[in-house]
Amino acid sequence: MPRPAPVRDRILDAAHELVLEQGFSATTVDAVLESAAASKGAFFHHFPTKRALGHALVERYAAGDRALLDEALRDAERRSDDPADQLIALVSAFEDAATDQESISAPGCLFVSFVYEQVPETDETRPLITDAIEYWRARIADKLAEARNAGRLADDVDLESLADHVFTTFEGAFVLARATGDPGHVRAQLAHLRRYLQLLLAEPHRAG
Amino acid sequence: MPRPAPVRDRILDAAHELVLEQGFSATTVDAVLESAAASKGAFFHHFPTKRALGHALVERYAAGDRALLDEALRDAERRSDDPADQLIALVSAFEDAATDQESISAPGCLFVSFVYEQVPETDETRPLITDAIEYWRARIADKLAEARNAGRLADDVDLESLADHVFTTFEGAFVLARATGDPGHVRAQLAHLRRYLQLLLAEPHRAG
DNA sequence: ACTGTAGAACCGACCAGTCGGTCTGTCAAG
DNA sequence: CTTGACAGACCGACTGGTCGGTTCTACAGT
Repeated sequence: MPRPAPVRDRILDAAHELVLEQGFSATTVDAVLESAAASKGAFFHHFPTKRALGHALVERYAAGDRALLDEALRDAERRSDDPADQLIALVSAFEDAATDQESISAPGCLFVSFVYEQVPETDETRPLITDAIEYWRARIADKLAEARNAGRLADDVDLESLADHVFTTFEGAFVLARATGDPGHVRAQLAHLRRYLQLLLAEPHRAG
Repeated sequence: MPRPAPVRDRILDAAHELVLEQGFSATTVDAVLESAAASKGAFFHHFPTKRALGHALVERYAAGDRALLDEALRDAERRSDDPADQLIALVSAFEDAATDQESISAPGCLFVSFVYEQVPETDETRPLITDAIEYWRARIADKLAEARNAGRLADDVDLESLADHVFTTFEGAFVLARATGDPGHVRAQLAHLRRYLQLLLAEPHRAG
């Protein structure tokens, strides 16, 4: 059971914060080391290159992202048996979580830092991000499909793009919050997402 | 007399493309110069520093952004007198525009490149972005207020955050499209925004 | 029409500092 | 004595920025 050295985690934590704030390219290895109180030797002992750090960073973030969704879905499923209600509860939970994090001045998603910085060397990291997106799409689309089977969703609504709409609203809200410096926007934007879902899932429809 | 495009514009065009693709920090002055077929002397003749280029870039982009919204709003106003219908037409027009641009493999908003790369030297550029966002908010909120006065929008809907929701959906859709490499997502996500607005503006409500 | 000229536009070799990455070494544990 | 986990001086390529010099252009005087 090889316990991971704390240094590696300190480096990842420091890098996460810096990359989220200034982007990957603008984040120098030296800055990470200073923030993590680590040495250059330690860094290149744990990561062969800087971009390996980026990869590990996204890997860890994607895993946490999945775990977050899984847990939130479990909570929602515990609260109700109706898939439509579960989805509403899911978004509500995220609204509350966003409120809790309003102390952070610059919320944001690490994925975007890499998605908007596509230097050729980051290519190997992209699949991690697309997989994470597809995971959200799949899990939410499943719920939507259940809701449709229960006659709660009209036939002309595209399930997958609606599932993606959750991710979309999150990311857009982060951009808005970061640009304006007001983290409160995240909650307000998620509230609109919830309202949209409530409107779509409101009344029973005829299942095709 | 087809005079070749002025060097300053060539530099801005090249920089725009490179920054959108790889981010600002990762874009070197030399790379811009090569892409623009310009010399270092020319560059620093027109821009005192690299970050002045970034500022000019965002300035130009914000102006184009405003112009785009103004034109789209004018078109929508020409088509209908009803503010609710105008908003729907506005989003529809953006859906069509997104379809036209689906050849571009990496759509995106230049604002995000800077919003997610907040090195301290970029501080002077932030106001340009927040102004652009506020412009969208103001113009759309006006339409929403008109719609409300016409009894087309329930009282418990917050006008400003709903206006921001247009920006939010745009930005989120860009992130989704870039991450997956599929520009078609932009149209699909905007369609959900339109549907949401249609649901909110569907039936007459009692004006408070 | 010709010329002188001021200043803007432009050129590219060069510089100083920075960055990712390497290398030699230390040291504790087994 | 070996091995894994670090420490930090050092390196060379690269980066933003400078500088002296060369066109290009608009325009006044003749």
